[in-house]
Amino acid sequence: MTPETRRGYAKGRARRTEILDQAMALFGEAGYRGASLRVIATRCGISHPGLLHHFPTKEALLLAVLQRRDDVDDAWLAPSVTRGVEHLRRLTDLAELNAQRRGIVELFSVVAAEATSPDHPAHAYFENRYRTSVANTERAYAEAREDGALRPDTDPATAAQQLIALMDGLQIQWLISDCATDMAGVLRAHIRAQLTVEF
Amino acid sequence: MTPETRRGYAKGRARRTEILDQAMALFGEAGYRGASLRVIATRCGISHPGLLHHFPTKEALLLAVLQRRDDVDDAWLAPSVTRGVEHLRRLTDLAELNAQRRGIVELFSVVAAEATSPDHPAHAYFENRYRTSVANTERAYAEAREDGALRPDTDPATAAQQLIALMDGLQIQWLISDCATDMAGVLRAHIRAQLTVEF
DNA sequence: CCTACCGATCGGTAGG
DNA sequence: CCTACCGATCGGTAGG
Repeated sequence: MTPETRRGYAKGRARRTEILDQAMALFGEAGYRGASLRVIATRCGISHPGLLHHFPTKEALLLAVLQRRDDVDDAWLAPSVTRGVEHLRRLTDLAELNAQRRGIVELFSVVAAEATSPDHPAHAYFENRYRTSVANTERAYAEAREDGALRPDTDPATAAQQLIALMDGLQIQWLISDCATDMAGVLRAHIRAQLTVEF
Repeated sequence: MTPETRRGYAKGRARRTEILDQAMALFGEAGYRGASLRVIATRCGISHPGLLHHFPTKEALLLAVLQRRDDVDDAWLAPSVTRGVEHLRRLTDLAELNAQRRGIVELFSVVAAEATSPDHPAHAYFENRYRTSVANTERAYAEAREDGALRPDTDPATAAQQLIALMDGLQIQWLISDCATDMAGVLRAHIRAQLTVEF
């Protein structure tokens, strides 16, 4: 048996990864409701019952796509190892990185808006995601204050809501303007006005 | 013929208005792709071909819904009669008003995200809407600068992108958090940090 | 992983 | 404004 014809786990894992990549792209282009399992499956070169062999329902596929992105981004942000201004810097770096990944930006912008409906399958996911994002950011601002890096009139809780909202709103403008918005630059200007240190 | 049984233009106009109201609500709840003409028609007490008598296609209905909201909001913002800091105040007042109109906030948040796809029927509409919103806001900041109300390190073009992005991002957080976000308060805090005058 | 199928629903049209 | 219908497409299942 040559490596090329080898079957089993390795092949199954590769197929799963391909499905997740194609699903991420189509959920971003068309939203969860607008995307169809048949189109995703066709892009992977399989039938749609074939896709359902790997992910039992459309909802399970969406949650798997979101979860995979979270694993990657959580590793990048690593809230346990960065603190204060350093954490804010990571957020602007993430915006810069996202400007190279239109598919991911589309996915989160479109599905987050859909998921504001309480009966959307990803509603609980995004509720939790926003709560933890704002909380982590508030902690970073509070640490910046401890380090004497924050202007005294900047409130950490308000600043955290502002920064997360700004990132989301800039993504919409960036997508609508066909990538003509400098997301990271606008974010840095906002944060610079809140700090007493170089940024 | 009593007024109650009167037919004609007045009745047609009332029916159109009812359709636009129900369409706005459902487009906001489910998005454009997720909303169906049958559900909208049923909520108006008519059949879906009956609805298509008033609006020839689903796309025409969406554009009519968006256009009606623009007429109302443009009258409120009236860029020709407010300038500088006064215009920024109007924007925060609009956020306060929107906190009483969940349907409208849902409509614009959900459909704007959908419309980032170039083939979405409202893509051109939102492209134009963002361009003019940012341009009007930039003008307001520039006027504030002329009036000596702007901190010297605040750039009008960047500040305009920030403010529009902030409004959009806060609407998503407000919807996801079930109206627990103080949109107007967070906006005012942001603007206050950019001005040299009371706000 | 496939073919073949299910019931449901879609936007839009025919004809009145 | 209605009933009745069109072809297309949906998520999911049966059975292999």
